[in-house]
Amino acid sequence: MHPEEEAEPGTAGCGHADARCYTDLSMIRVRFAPSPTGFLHIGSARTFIFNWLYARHTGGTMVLRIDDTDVERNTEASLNSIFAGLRWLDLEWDEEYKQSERLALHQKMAEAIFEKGLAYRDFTPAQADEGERRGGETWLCNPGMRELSREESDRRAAAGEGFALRYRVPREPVRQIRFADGVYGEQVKSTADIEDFALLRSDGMPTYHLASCADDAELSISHIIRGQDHLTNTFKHVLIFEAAGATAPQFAHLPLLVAPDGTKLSKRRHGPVVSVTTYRDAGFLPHAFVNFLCLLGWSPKDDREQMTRQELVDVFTFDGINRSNTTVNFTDEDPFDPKAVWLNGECIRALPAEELASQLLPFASAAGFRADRGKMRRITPLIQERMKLLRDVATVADFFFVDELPAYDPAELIPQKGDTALARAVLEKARAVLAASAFTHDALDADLRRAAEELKMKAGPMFQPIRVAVCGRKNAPPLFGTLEALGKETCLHRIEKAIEKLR
RNA sequence: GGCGCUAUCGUCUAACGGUUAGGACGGAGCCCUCUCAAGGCUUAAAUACGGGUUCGAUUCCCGUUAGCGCUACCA
Repeated sequence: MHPEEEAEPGTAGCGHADARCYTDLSMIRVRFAPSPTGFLHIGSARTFIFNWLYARHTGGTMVLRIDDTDVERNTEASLNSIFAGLRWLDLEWDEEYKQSERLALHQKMAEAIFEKGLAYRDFTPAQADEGERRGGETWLCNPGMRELSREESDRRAAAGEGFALRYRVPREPVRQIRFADGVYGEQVKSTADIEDFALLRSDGMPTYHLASCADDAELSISHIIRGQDHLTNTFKHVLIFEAAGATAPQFAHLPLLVAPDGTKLSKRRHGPVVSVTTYRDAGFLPHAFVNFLCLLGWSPKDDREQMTRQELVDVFTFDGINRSNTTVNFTDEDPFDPKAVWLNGECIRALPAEELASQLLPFASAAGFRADRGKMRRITPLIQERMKLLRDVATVADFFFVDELPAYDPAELIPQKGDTALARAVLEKARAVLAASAFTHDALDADLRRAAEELKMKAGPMFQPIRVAVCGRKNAPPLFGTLEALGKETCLHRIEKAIEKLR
């Protein structure tokens, strides 16, 4: 996972001082920093993908950092789910870190900021500040704490009183904090509107803001690409970088993914459709999924929609990213965005049959079919263009695997403008013809068409009873290939059964 | 409440002052055809509203409205 030890870039320099190093493409370092508090969310997956694309586009480095400073909410299951999801996407990262292993660094930065007088101890009990904040004006800080003298503060700390460490947001005089966002452009906010946020919790653990900035600085992250929900947090981060004497990275915020009801996608409200593993388990191909996510909030600006991984890497830039939220289009009946499904169908059709067959195997056994490689290989060409998700194998190929066809309406056997007698005549003729056929696709084609002529019938009405007899339904893959794949014995048996049904 | 961001067909988007407002998915229709698919062709469908600026606004500015985000000792 970390192939390039020597990648330790620019030694001391890059994260600090020298802005020019950011224009050196080889120095570009981006990170994806999920917190293991839930399943891998499709919005997170998209953020990961955009980071990855930018890294690969620029020849930079992709860092994966697990932001696990929230001890209360972290779970092992979540961590596993995130890794499973990321591995499934099949987009490799270059370096990997765990924030919980870097606590000393965070403490050190907090300490340094405190020593500079840019942060202060807040002894207000954690729970006490619920009610007051709601009311009228913007809450900026807890009363009294910001003004505490260093002596008083040290005394209370030494006495063992608990405290959180807060950033002392400069407000005398008020300052305008600004940064240039790669997507949203110039951003400005007055410190009069930024509250004194926490750096350290009373248990000594760093908050997200601190840990994230400390690590971004230390890992020489050059570009932070993340969800737009962090856009306003970024002012705080700029402040932290400033206090720590580090140059802030470049920022690029991504428009949020929202549900059809307009709210941010969430597991609680919208269920499993927000989880990457749901797509995997339904039989999306990783690349189709990646391709789909790329089209949400980003465009190559030409009319291309289906793109290979390499094309995506080549064409990806920040100015293709738009600024408004994008809706993932799903419903209760249909949990997947139609465009994602369509793209997946396209990818399935583009797959070599051999490859598709092996992808299909696990889905076939999940459906309860006893499928071996050889059989699947024979069936695949017949169903390939009839499926959109890999799991469709269960509904589209069932009759290839069952011993006995499930019950079907005998009326289905009767062709349009025909009757029972005609259906029976067709099936009896088919029985005779098939019994004598060489049973290859081409032989079956010739034999059955000749049979139709002999019955003075057109192919359509002739083939329908046979198809239904053999597949148990009217809609199925092309007849000759299907018969061939099924084999003579099974076909004759099923036709026999169908004739019985017509008695 | 405060602060911020956003606003083009149902959905994803293109058009960085001048287009019959383009493409894709989905829908409808036709063709192909042994059914279903796939494929091909055709079609319906959008600039939130009100003011400016300009010879000319989807595009720039202001306001309204709506949506979203942040406002935690969550991330």
